[in-house]
Amino acid sequence: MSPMNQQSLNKTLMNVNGPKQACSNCCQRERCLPIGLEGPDLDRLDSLVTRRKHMQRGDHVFRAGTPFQSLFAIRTGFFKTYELQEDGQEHITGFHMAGEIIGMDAISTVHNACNAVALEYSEICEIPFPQLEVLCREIPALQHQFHKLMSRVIIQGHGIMMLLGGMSAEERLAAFFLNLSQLYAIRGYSATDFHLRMTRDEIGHYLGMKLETVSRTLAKFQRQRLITVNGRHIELQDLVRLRQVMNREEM
Amino acid sequence: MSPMNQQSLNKTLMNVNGPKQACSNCCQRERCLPIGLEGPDLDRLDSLVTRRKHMQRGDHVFRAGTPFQSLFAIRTGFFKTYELQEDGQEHITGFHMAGEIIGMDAISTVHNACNAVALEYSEICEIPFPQLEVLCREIPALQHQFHKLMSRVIIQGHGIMMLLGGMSAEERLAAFFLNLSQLYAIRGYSATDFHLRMTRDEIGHYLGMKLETVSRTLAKFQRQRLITVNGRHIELQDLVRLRQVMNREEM
DNA sequence: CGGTCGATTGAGGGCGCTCAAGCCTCGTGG
DNA sequence: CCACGAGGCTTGAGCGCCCTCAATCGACCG
Repeated sequence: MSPMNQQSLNKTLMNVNGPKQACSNCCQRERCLPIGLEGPDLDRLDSLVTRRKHMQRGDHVFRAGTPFQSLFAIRTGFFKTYELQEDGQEHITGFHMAGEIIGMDAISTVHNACNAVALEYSEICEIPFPQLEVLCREIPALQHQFHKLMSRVIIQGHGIMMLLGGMSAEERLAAFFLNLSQLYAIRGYSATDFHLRMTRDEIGHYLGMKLETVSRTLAKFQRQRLITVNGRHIELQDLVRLRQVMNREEM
Repeated sequence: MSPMNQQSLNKTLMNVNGPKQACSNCCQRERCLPIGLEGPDLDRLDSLVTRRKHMQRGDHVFRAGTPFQSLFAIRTGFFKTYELQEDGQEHITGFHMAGEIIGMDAISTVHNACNAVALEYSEICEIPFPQLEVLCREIPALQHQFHKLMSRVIIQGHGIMMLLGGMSAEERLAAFFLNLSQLYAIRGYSATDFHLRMTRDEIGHYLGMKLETVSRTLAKFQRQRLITVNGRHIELQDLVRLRQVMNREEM
């Protein structure tokens, strides 16, 4: 590594606008807003993102009720978004990984509709929304990509609705793991061997079941040699049969 | 009514581009895309909507798998959107009334992700999506309103997820009626007295329960004098207690 | 008038919840 | 260093909500 690069790397740690953290250098640029952007357009999007933050487990990106001003792109790490019901218990609306944009639900509400919290060390990029809209008016490719990302969130929601509305606990959990598997694979991690970032309770709140049921179902899967469970370390042993479980196929 | 108006009304029935059906005259303009638009901007949006269709119960607006080209604004009537699972049974992703835009989920998928079908006589406006994006680049107010509408769909999804993930059959049905009540009230209809457009089976598929459970729960609500049921005619007799049921409050 | 479709109601059973006990891993402080 | 508590996870026993299966009824229609 040249002295110059070393210098800019050090600078990155101090100044969050260092070149190492530009969109153009970001390993998420093929999953995030910049898809299809090049040269000056990419630079303009870059200049929009003035704040990149490091977050520890438990740090909140935003909380329900606070004013909505920005979207947040996940650079690295893992987040959950959740809403608190009247009776105090939380419902998790989603888990989010690198490349995803969170906060879109607040566009229509002035105030944030949900809470977003880091489940491990993470880095996020703040995207001031009014300025993003301005840029979307000037860069058609950015506009379209933004619309596609919003649309994807809607479709994701439909998927979870189908899961919650029509699947048994086993089917939900199988679908959950297969989905996680795919998300990791897309990002270049192992599709069959990963570490859960969330507790059993959080999985339960996401999938609409109690933590005991999550635990019991995991044990059953392990007995059937579908997966290996070791605390939060999960190994998917038989993707084919796991898919059969998800689709209610007899074995 | 003047002869002139009579003439244009007749023309409307023949030519779906008649002035009577322009956005500027539409009774949904305060709920739909045109919010905040005036004069020439409104006219430009109007000229984008070249096809307004009349639909009978059972007519499909679009089907899953067909190419995505347009969004559809509901002028009058009632629709459901649904997806077919692998095992053939349908899951209803939403019921939709006048002023809503359907088809946004397909923006990210090239092909339509779900089916949309009219549940009664309805009228819709087709909005070619690429041209809407062009117009959004030129009219900031339209752009923002469009983003707000997409965001609202995301939030709606979260609401249903909370319902499906954490509520009992009674709570779901109470929430369903209270939501319907509000939607009707906003549109100037009675908040306590309405006609269901969907079957018990469809309510069940939407709320994640079987039609027998829907029927039984309706009967129970009726016994408790919370509502009056007469086929598909529903009267909400006690909104306060219905809200208590939804929120799990003891009575 | 039979046929279809939607709705209601009953009987019985199973999945997942509730309540409870116990284990393990941490981090903290005596 | 170990004691201790807290939080996360597992496992068991029992029960209740909702599903399944089935019969019946009314409305509508060819």
